[in-house]
Amino acid sequence: MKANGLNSAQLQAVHTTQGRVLILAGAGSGKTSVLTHRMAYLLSEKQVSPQSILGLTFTNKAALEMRNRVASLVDPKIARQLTLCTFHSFCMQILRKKIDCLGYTNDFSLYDEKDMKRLLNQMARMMMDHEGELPSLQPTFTKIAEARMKGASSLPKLEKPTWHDTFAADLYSRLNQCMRAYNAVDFDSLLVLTVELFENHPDVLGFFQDRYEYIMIDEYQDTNPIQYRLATLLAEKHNNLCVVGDDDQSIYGWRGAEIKQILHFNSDHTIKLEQNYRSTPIILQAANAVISHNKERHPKELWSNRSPGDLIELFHAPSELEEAEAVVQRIIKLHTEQQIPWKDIAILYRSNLLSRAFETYLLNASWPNQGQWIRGIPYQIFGGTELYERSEIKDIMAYLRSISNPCDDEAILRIINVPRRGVSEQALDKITAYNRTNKLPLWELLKGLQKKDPAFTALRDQLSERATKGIDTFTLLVDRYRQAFSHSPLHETMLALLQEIDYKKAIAEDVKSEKMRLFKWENVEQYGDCLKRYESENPTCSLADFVADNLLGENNWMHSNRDQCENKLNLMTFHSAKGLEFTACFLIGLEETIIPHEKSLQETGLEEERRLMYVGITRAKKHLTLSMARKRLKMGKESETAPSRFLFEIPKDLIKVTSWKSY
DNA sequence: CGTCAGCGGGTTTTT
DNA sequence: CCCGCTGACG
Repeated sequence: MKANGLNSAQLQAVHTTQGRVLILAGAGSGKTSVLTHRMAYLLSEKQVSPQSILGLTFTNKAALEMRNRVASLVDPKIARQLTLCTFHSFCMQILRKKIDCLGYTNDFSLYDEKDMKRLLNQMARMMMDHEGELPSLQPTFTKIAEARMKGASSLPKLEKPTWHDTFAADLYSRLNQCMRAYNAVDFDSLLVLTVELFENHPDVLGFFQDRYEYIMIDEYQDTNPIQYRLATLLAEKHNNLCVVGDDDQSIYGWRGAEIKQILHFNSDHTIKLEQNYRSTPIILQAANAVISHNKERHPKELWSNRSPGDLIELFHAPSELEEAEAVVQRIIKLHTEQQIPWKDIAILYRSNLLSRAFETYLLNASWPNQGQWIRGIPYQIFGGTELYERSEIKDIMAYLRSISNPCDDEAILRIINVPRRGVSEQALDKITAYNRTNKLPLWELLKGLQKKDPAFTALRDQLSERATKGIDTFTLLVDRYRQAFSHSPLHETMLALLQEIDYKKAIAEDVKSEKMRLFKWENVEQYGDCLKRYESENPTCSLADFVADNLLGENNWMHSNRDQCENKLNLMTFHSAKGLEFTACFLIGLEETIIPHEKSLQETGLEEERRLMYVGITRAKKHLTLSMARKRLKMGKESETAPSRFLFEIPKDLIKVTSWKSY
């Protein structure tokens, strides 16, 4: 980045180690450099032990990158001893050891959003079945999601609660009971429970407070109140808390992040990094101009000492098809005339829907290469489903969860009939209805049925022959594999399990197309390989660790290829582009109702949309092209569009308006 | 018990 | 338009 180390603001940020430090790091201002140099400085100049430093990030990618960069500055052996991980995996590590203080057991399951949604749906259905009429659950789910993000233990009591309010409050309290009964935790409660642990067990908190003399938080603009609470608790003793972030890039408000935390951080020292090493001054001026319309921000202005660079290109295509054509033709031109590799070019958009037109066009576009015409441009779309989000993998994970955590009813319910064992939805309803009065863990009940325990004859009589047989097969299977997994290598045992349940056949019965079957089975095999590697890298790990780490993204080899390693054109949302940079960026679909999105037109929502636009603009190093279409298909219907209001916030003299077909 | 059609709903997604 | 879920049939 810089030939000779750091600029003066960056050095100041590195050397200000004591007290509460706020580093406002503008886009492309060398934030990661500063953080890593700061750690290296503490280690080598201040003789701080690596055990005493805690670095918290939002993504594994960021944590990994930081560790590697620290390793290039100091002895890699020392870099390895830093605690440098995501908030979630930090909490996971603590809870795996200490969650028993809170009435869970250490083999607790981790639920992702889909698991939670399934569970909520299930519970809501059970609660409503007297009433008959099914009102939409969406408002209820929204309320609950908000409460979870805030870590509230119950929903607020309102003066005049609507039916939804009462229902949501009831559902929420039951959900919390249920999670406890299932010995399960979700992403948000990983953080909430850790705070609870610290607040109720001063000895545990004291241990960590003593240990971490220096705490650093990356992407501070994206922290939520629970994360703030966690950091505050940890830093209480030594009071060396350094937070780094950019309020102008706070784009996860809808996920519970609170920009006011970085706006009102009570700091002893505030350092602004405004020199930008990424983009041309023209691009920076546009970015500055747009973001200056926001009120909720620390005043900042990015600058660069490079030469001004090209004007920003703007064009208006008649329709989305022509917009795609125009963008792709310009990309081909950049690639062939300026030798910009595909991987250094990105198409960015507000919403995933917008990638469609481009995909079809990219498949058919022809481009010249060494005197030949080649059909199709290599591209990759970011933000596809991860391996562990696919239903076939979730099935396997549910098996592993049922085995490692006997209370995990959610997991049992998911796979008790996968592959088909004749345990129908109806049979399960009978069981849960029966269990409503008894409140036994599902596993105990199934086990009782299987053992022909007289206490359950009444229930057993209600079930079909087929169902009881299926249940018996299932419980015996799980019992056997609990044994097997605790004695033998995990990977081999999992293969045996897959073999025994004949999951390949289960896929075949479930999926029509041959291609899809193959794809799904390949995923399952890949998951098997993941376990093999995981096991060899963490010899003492448990099954529960493996499954939870899948969800936490701890195993970077689980991610297919979300990195820019291959030479492919990149397509992604503004959100996914945060933190990345490209020589050339095309921001498409810059229209009202898309960006700003129609659902975010209230003032605070609007400012976040503007920040999103700002993030998009600041991804570009040299070339920035903005585009829109006059007509666009909207939910099947064609409608007229209007240019995004943000375009009018860019000074005219920075823009060159072109005709869409002038390529 | 499993399949298919009809319907409602449809930003963004670090973990 | 395209998806996922629900509910009525075979």
